[in-house]
Amino acid sequence: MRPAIILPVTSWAERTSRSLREHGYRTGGAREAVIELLGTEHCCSTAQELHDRLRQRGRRVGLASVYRALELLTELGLAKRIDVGEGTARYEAAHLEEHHHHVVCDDCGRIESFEDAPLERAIAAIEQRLGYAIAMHEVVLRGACDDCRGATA
Amino acid sequence: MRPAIILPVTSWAERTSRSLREHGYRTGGAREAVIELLGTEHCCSTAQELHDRLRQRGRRVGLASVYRALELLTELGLAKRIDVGEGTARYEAAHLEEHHHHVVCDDCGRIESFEDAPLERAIAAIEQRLGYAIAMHEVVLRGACDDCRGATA
DNA sequence: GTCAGTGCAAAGCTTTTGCAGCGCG
DNA sequence: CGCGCTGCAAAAGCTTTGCACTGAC
Repeated sequence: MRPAIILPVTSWAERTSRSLREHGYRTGGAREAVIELLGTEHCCSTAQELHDRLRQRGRRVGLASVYRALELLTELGLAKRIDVGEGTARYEAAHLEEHHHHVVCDDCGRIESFEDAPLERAIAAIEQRLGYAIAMHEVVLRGACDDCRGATA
Repeated sequence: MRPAIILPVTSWAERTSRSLREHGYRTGGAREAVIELLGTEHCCSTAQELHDRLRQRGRRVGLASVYRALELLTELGLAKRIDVGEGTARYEAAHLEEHHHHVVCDDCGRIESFEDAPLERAIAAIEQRLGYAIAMHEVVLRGACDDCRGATA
């Protein structure tokens, strides 16, 4: 029998929670609930969406606490703040294994993610060239998705 | 010897103004003042900044009119709305001859622009690949600029 | 003369801040 | 058993909307 492939045992939520504990932050409250939820999300969400989803699950959390948790996670690099041009910030877990960007449909507002190695290489080269110590980058494409392209006149 | 490059005789402001007239919009009011100012700006500005600059020049314009002008120009593709993650939208003229992106310093907030052909090629390739009719794209790099990198601990 | 365009004020959003109480460590 | 974290409410931005009036066509 073959030995099992060793997958990362810890999820993003577990790692994040542990990281906070190690930084001296307390656990057990609203922040933990936000982390747990964020770890299960498939795409970037707004603070309001996260708040609503937590309430639906019966977890009574203040919207301000959601914002405070997201601010902290973003500061520590554990989550990413994304701005796709709606005038509302979106947030998602900063997974170690994965790095992606977003496409937004201007008609229906749908947001999808994509990965692209050549794009990352081009950005890495720019970072070399500019006199900046680049900490992060964000690419947003906007247009009409397949569905809307067919449907629209 | 290379033939001289033919430069556009008309400025962005002139072209934009004419384009609006051709679309049946009236001229002469606050919108014209916004267009004229936007045509002279070197980097993307917020609605508030444009409003302040107009007032400084003695042009009494309502902030709402600045927003309305920017909304219209953006809709018609004559200006671009840019979101560098400050929570405030920025706008700039959509020049025909030039296409650039932005680097933001997280420390001092300075915003600079850069052009990069390989980056554009990578994005063009992605557009082919995804099932989207991409109308526009935006790249924002964030980090510490030369000055702040030296100054910060 | 009409009615698009405008300035002002008020409303609508998202996000931040103040504060008293609760509960983790 | 202190003080970090929380929920609520209020405040602080940015942006949009309502409305009466002005001026371009």
